[in-house]
Amino acid sequence: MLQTTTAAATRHVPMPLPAREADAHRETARAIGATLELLRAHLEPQRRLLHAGDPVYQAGERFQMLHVLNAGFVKIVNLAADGREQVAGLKFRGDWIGLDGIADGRYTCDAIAMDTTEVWSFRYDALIAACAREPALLRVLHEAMSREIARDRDSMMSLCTLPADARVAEFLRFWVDSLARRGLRTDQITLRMTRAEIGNYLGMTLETVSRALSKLARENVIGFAGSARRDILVHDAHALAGAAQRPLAAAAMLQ
Amino acid sequence: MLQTTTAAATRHVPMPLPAREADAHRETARAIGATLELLRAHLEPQRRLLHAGDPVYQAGERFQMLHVLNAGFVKIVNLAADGREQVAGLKFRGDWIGLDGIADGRYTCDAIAMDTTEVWSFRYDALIAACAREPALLRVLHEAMSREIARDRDSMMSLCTLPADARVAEFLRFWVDSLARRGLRTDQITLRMTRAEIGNYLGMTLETVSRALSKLARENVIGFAGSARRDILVHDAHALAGAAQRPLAAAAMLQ
DNA sequence: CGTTCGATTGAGGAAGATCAATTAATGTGG
DNA sequence: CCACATTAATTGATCTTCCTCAATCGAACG
Repeated sequence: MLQTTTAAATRHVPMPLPAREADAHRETARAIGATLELLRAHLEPQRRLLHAGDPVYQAGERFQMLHVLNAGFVKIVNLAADGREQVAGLKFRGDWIGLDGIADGRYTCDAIAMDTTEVWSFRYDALIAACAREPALLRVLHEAMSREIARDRDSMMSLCTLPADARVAEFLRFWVDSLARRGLRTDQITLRMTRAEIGNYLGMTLETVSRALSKLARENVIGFAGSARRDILVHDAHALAGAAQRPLAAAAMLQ
Repeated sequence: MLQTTTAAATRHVPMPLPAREADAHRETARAIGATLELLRAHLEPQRRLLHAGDPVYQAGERFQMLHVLNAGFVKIVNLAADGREQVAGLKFRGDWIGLDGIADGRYTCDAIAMDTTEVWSFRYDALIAACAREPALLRVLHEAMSREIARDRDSMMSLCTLPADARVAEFLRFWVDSLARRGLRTDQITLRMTRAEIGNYLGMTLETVSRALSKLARENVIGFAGSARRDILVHDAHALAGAAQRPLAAAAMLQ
């Protein structure tokens, strides 16, 4: 089997109290602001305003630019040669997009705005040149790439080890957390994806997403605002995190 | 089901010419050699020889070094706070590991040798300093990170859109392709993972992996060498790719 | 030479997919 | 402003895939 004990023990930090959590959120917001400021100071970002459905870039397009979101939401859509496609990531303010294009000089996925969105774009070569003058720029770029790698692994783990209900809860938790870190309101969130898109992202059908959301609402973890059921009331973010891990807790009970 | 027809159909899909494919493989092998040479020329890699089961690094450990495989095989094992763990990646000669640690100054996963393995390790700060003197170094680093991001997305897509049998075929195809690109033999490969580990990596149980392999053997796409069924004979790598996409072809037929 | 571990295979069950019907919301053209 | 078409979401019924549980077998190892 896989050896679990040592690393799990050493890795984990003392309990994150709510205050701690709020600190972490403030710190993230500060870091995002600082990064954007740094970029603005050393490069001339080309600013673009996009509307829901507009592509930032598309798969196959020649890679020249990297992009950072200054506002809005973007989905990353991966497509296979045979036509399968999947929402492979969600991006928020401060996130970098287009990093996948560096390797082969072409973007390997679509990046689509999910709402009114402002992106700052830089030529990759100009960025590298600027990094030579300002090492802090290189640090933030590497941090962004590193974070994306770590994040993708966590997504894979959710897909592989959590049952459908928990994946939906985890998805909401991630969305809420992403908003909180950017200082946006989280008591009521607007999902900018259809049930079908959420299902595609989470590896399940739209019916399963719908049932999972209904169940969370029945358990009063979330609620629906308005009759268009895209606006979701998050009564208790911690309950969401709990719902995401409930099946694990249940499994542990049986030991 | 309708195997015989679809299998035959997928087999004669107009493949990128074998010659093309061989070119791509040679190019990859050349690039890996060049990267290792570049690293050796500009840094003093600390070489380490590891044996199966030895960690290159572990989750939670302080990040200081990046590592490149010069020989052998490494698995990346991600672990969640609640104890879930998953094989999240497989690494071969020329691959970089530890990139996930840059963001927060700590590794977020374990990297474990799956066989006798030689890793070259560099201090991250020394590497960055060297990049300033030699831009080609920065290029290969960025390319490695970019490739990993793109690759992880493809893995996610396999997990989400392919049924179990196809995921196993795709896993073997990936392994064979990785070996081919490094100039290693691919007619017979030794899986360095138990069925349980493969299943963990692919998001299924060990029994499902076993059944999928048996089925591929029954269809003569693969064979078993020796009675310890870890050595696998790959009769036709293209047939493997076909098996990975068969379910899609079948679905398209029904339209 | 027994013990343990990994792999295979079968039988039964459960999670989630598929199919289908209904409702609500949104948009369109008259 | 209203009939009408279209799209999204919900919910139920059924079916399939894959998981769970269990038995067996071979190989490796002390």
